[in-house]
Amino acid sequence: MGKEKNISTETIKRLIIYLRYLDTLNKNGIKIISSENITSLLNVQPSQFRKDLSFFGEFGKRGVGYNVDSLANSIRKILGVNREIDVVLIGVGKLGSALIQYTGFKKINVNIVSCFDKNPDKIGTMVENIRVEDIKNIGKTLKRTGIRIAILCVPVEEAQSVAKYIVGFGIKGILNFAPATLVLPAEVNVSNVDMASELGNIIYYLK
Amino acid sequence: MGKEKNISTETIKRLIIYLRYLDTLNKNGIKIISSENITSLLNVQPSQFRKDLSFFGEFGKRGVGYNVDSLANSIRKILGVNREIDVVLIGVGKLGSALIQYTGFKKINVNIVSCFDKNPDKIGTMVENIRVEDIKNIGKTLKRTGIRIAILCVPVEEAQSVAKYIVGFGIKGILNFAPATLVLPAEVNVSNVDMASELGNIIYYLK
DNA sequence: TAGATTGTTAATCGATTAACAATC
DNA sequence: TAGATTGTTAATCGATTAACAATC
Repeated sequence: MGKEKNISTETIKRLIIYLRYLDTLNKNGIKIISSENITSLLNVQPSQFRKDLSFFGEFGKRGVGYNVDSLANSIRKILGVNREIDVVLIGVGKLGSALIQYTGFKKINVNIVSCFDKNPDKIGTMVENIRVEDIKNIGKTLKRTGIRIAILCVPVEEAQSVAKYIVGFGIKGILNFAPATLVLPAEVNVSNVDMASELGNIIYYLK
Repeated sequence: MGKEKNISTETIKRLIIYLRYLDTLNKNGIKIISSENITSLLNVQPSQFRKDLSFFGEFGKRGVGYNVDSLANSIRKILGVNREIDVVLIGVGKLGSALIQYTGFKKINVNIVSCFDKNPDKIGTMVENIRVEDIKNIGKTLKRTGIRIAILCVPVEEAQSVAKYIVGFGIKGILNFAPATLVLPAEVNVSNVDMASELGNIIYYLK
């Protein structure tokens, strides 16, 4: 896996949604599920579900359905979250601190193992179980650990410069919480979590 | 405005991105901008920009471009953020507390004016300038204020039941931070901020 | 007027959905 | 075998992009 071409981000996002639901089903002792049943509460068409999976192989049994446990494991492998993944976090403000303890990342096997800030008052303090380090030392950490993913929670004015800085040290994927469009080399993967934009959507459609 | 049909959420999200950039241009004293220049740093095609605006009217001058200040105001009106909008927040954990002080909401004229929790230890405490209230009293607040938008930051196990509960008191739009697909009446607008899913995307495409 | 840039139409592209043969 | 449900193809739908006439 990992060689598939032209898979849309929509498909990948849905895979994560399927995975979460499969994990819930698993906990509830459900062994087999059909595309119709798994999608009925997820705002997804059964054919969409089958199509999404079809990009990666065959996972069901005709006339029967899908084995909940083994499909979950297959999706984990497809996404690359079947093993633990270490990431760093930059910008230990209130939002950054909240994310360090956010359990949703751990549920997909992602661990925030280091965090960085430029504020001397914060450097050296502890957040959850990790020590806030000086952003100036991030290069060393990235080199030593090989980490290539960063969660960026710095103020919007600094987002572009910090992003450029960490990409210089080998970061290849950024989860960006700053409401800014980062300008970076094409090979760097950026996902924007734009909370105000989502709220703006709600406001617009409410009228 | 507000009567346009079939405007995609993609268009609305881009409008917010345009608006932010226009505000920055405005601060920098730039008066006029072309579709080519405004989109050059935003990963958007100039024709996409013009198309997005065309759903709502004509805002530019041929051969010249767009007046930065007046286009910003037009977009604010289109989105409905030209006036202050009050919302409530439910679930005052670390993430909820961080969102109460998040400046990105204020920048689009959205104010979190009340917050609620079910934990007796939290009820009565202050977060930024607002008092944590008992979720049982949310009906009164919503009735008194007419607020119809809620930011939902409760644990994933409770998201569905709390969402249903507040919809019963007139909530029509929910910004949902819980990694769960809420099942609600069709007229309720839900936007999901799914941080783990965005991170999952980065992990997938990194391979 | 000549040059520039909009607003809009038409073409393209890609994603979703429906339909059904394959097969458990 | 008959019934059920997958995997996949083809049809539909919608969003993006290119092109250009309109016009400042």
